[in-house]
Amino acid sequence: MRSPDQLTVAFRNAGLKVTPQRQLLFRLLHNNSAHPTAESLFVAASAEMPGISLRTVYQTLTDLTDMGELQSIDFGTGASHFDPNVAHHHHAVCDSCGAIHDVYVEEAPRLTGLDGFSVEHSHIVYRGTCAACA
Amino acid sequence: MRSPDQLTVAFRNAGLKVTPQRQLLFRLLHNNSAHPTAESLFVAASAEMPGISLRTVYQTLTDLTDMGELQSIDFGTGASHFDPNVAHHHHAVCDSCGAIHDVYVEEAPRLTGLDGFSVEHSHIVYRGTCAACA
DNA sequence: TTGCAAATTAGCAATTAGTGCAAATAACCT
DNA sequence: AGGTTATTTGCACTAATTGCTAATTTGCAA
Ligand SMILES: [Mn+2]
Ligand SMILES: [Mn+2]
Ligand SMILES: [Zn+2]
Ligand SMILES: [Zn+2]
Repeated sequence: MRSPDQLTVAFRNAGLKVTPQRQLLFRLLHNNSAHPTAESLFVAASAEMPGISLRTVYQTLTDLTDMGELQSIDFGTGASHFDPNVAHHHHAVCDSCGAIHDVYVEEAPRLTGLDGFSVEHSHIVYRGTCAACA
Repeated sequence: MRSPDQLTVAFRNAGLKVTPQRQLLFRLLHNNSAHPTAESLFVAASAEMPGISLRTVYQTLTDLTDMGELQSIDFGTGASHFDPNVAHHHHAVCDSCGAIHDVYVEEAPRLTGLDGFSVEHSHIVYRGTCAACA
């Protein structure tokens, strides 16, 4: 995801307006590697801007995702997680504390034995126990 | 997942009762490689046993999962998918028709660069277009 | 076989995550 | 500064799943 300043420009160029709510979320998401949920962002945003609505958080997350600034990932934990890192990468999820870490591997194994399936994308999820929990 | 007959024994051994509803689901799941959802199983079950309740389908799926006969997988499609193949394997999901295929790869890439994270399990999801849809 | 305790079913309420809608408000172009 | 258009917000609503419980069924035991 680009910086708050760059997003400000990008939003205006797209005919979207730049509100204090959106600027706050730009800041909360920029360089955020925690893979937050809408709810956790809502809590963080509410601390700085009491009264911001959860609906607005969802709306802005959808906008950013549609613009390709954010990716939404479902780890089967109930809620979707949002990731400002839109480069191709994988994830390690701690079964104990729920922490999600970015993982870079050279290449996912080639798909064999499924004749005719053309792979467009692959995502590896590692599960186990993180260093802090061990 | 074991055969309906073996499951019948296993359920009784576990102090669980074997009802017609459960036997039907044993049959519908045995050798089922479609990765069905609770809802799709409910539809299939209803065809053979009108009046069976969705609640019972969920309950039996939970029981089978708890017993390790089934695994529940979330592909981010809204509903959980159930897989009677509990061997370690991966999946290819068609973005066009939603079909889910089993995939066997020699080994997922070792996790490097995350010091101290001990991997217990890894799951690769390939997304793309299946042969039938191409 | 029959009886009975314990488990199951099924219906409905409740929950969680997220979306649809519309009135009030705010951004920003001129 | 004014007006058009987008945004915010609250609330109702959906989808998937779980909680609760009365009525029913299973399966051991007499
Ligand atoms: Mn990530
Ligand atoms: Mn499978
Ligand atoms: Zn941890
Ligand atoms: Zn397909």
